[in-house]
Amino acid sequence: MCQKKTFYITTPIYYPSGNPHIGHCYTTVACDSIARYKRMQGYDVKFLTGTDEHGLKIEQKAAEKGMTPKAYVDEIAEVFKNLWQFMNISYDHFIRTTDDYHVESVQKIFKELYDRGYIYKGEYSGKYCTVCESFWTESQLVDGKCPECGREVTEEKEEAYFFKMAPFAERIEKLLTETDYLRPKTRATELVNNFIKPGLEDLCVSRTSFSWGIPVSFDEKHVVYVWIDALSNYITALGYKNEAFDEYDRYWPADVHMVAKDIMRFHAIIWPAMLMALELPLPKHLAVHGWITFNGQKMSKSLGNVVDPFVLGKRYGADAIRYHIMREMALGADSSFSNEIMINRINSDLANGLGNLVSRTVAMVEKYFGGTLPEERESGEFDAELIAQAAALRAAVDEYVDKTQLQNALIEIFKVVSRANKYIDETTPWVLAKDESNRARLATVLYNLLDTIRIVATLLSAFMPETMPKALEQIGACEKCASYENAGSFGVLPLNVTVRKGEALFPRIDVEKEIDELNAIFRNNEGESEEVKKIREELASAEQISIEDFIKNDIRVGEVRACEKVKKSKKLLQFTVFDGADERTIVSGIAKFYKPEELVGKKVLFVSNLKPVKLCGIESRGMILSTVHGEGDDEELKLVFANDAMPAGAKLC
RNA sequence: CGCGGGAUAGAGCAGUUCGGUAGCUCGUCGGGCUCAUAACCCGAAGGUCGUUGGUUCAAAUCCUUCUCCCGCAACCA
Repeated sequence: MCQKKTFYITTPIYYPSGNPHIGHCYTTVACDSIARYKRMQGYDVKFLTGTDEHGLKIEQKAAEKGMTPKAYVDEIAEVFKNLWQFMNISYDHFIRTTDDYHVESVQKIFKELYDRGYIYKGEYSGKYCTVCESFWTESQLVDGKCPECGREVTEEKEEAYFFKMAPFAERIEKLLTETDYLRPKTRATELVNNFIKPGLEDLCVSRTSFSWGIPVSFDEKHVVYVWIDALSNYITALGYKNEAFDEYDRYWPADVHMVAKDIMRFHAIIWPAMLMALELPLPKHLAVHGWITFNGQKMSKSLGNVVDPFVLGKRYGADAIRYHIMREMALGADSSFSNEIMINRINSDLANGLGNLVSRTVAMVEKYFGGTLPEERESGEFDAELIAQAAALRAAVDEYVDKTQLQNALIEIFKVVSRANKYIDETTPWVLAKDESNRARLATVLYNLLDTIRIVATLLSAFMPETMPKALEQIGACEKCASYENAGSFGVLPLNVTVRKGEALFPRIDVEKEIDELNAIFRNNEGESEEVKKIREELASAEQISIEDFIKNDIRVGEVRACEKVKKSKKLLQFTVFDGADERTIVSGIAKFYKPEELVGKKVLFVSNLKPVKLCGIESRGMILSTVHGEGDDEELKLVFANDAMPAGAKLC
């Protein structure tokens, strides 16, 4: 028996510092669809996902909640798993970096890299700021001084392990520019210019400043830092350097690593370097996709954005959500998401296009033939074109799936759906049905439609695993008829096929009504309670301070005498503030929220005794107070203005 | 002058490699049909292809000026 060809695909391991969102869904759903498609094609597929559970941030989050880091990540890993179950994610393996086998492998990998001479114990060479208690790399320094406080840095040493990047620079550049490892390749130039040409700096791969991580086996005060810990999950999950699994030889190298653009760099540069150092084969493709953005313009404000995948999935079905995010997202580019876009997409493609096609076809077979087609046939005009398109579909979809262009695969499939709807108008079955002598022709028309649906639904079953089996059942396709094998040819359903009408596959959604309801949910229930919950958590976790602590802040009224944008920075405004005695310069990152001219003459509150810092080369002496709400694109910020009756220099008490 | 990407119909995008009738989806308007989930099919309106100058018989496409947007890097005391 010849061995099945293997296919290994991975999502990144997600960082469980918060609950999963629709962005996580995109990567995972895309990988799932590819995995299902490859399985259907007969590949021996391994689909890996998981969580990246170490690091300082997790340690802190857990501490805030009064939990151990392990208990905290246990909880969130469960939330991820639940979501994946809900979205019908068919992963074969869920790796957690806290799993024993992973820990064991990472320690061995670290040791091996050390033994091979690629990891060395080093130290930061003279970039320690005693005031800030921080180390800085050469490139972080501003004018050779501490980027935080602008003071001199000293030649301090702190022990750390480093990974040599330089030996691999040339090979990595070739990998990016001369192979199709990186998809889309357009980003290769950016990576090469930004990171490789200036010279790759050695990578710090251990930390002593926190303890929630994998200890370095031969030097226990060090903890393995994220790179080696997280990236190596792709091979430890296969049993590389551990006994828990024995699949390394079978599946490595990976066929596709899919990642969002924010972690492209690590997968495009560091991961290949690690593998080169270990003398392991490189993965075949790195598919980089953009982010789902929440169309921050006019629409979102009036329409709101409900993006909790659970909420959406419950209303429209997991498949509709899966379809929407894959259809809307192109490889590489960002795509905006809003409830309106999503509902329109579901309506036009799934309800009006595919769902309605199945519904009208099945209804006609029932109405005209009592559910079972007679075997007589009579071909006619328009048949050839439909059949040709349907028969050619599988090859086109194959190609796009292999290129990880799922959007295009779906577009191809839905072209055939459109063609079928048009075919109905061309052949007018309801006219044929009026004359008994057209019986054979009518049967042929309906058969062609059913068999087209068979091909479409079979290929789509990788993308919409819940609904497509229902469609196939409705058209009377047996399991064998609905195989990938048969999706490549036309005329597979039995001549006397029997259909079974069922419920609408994708009910049409009333756009306005639905958006109103989503907004109501967002504002009144889920959205607001989440928000309140978050505030409550933050309030509860805020550390108590004494009045002595508080009055360490010297907060005063300042009059804004001048204000301008800092050149070369998008976020910074430079203020000249009169503090009651002198004018001082304060730099503040609020350019996104205020125009400089509107602030001149205003009285603001500022912290006067904050250590001066240099921002973009300008010394800032103090901090202007403002209030902030929300995160990311929804972030709102307002300055705290002082009562105009008070003069500059007045003190807050 | 840090690096890179982008600006094409009301919206979202393709077309630019290699110059030759400006296209797709949604939306709008009109018509057709009645099997179907008020779905489907046909047609129309709507674009000086961001700006300036150039090359050419001919420029969305090649060269050039400028403007604006978005990523990365830097940065939010």
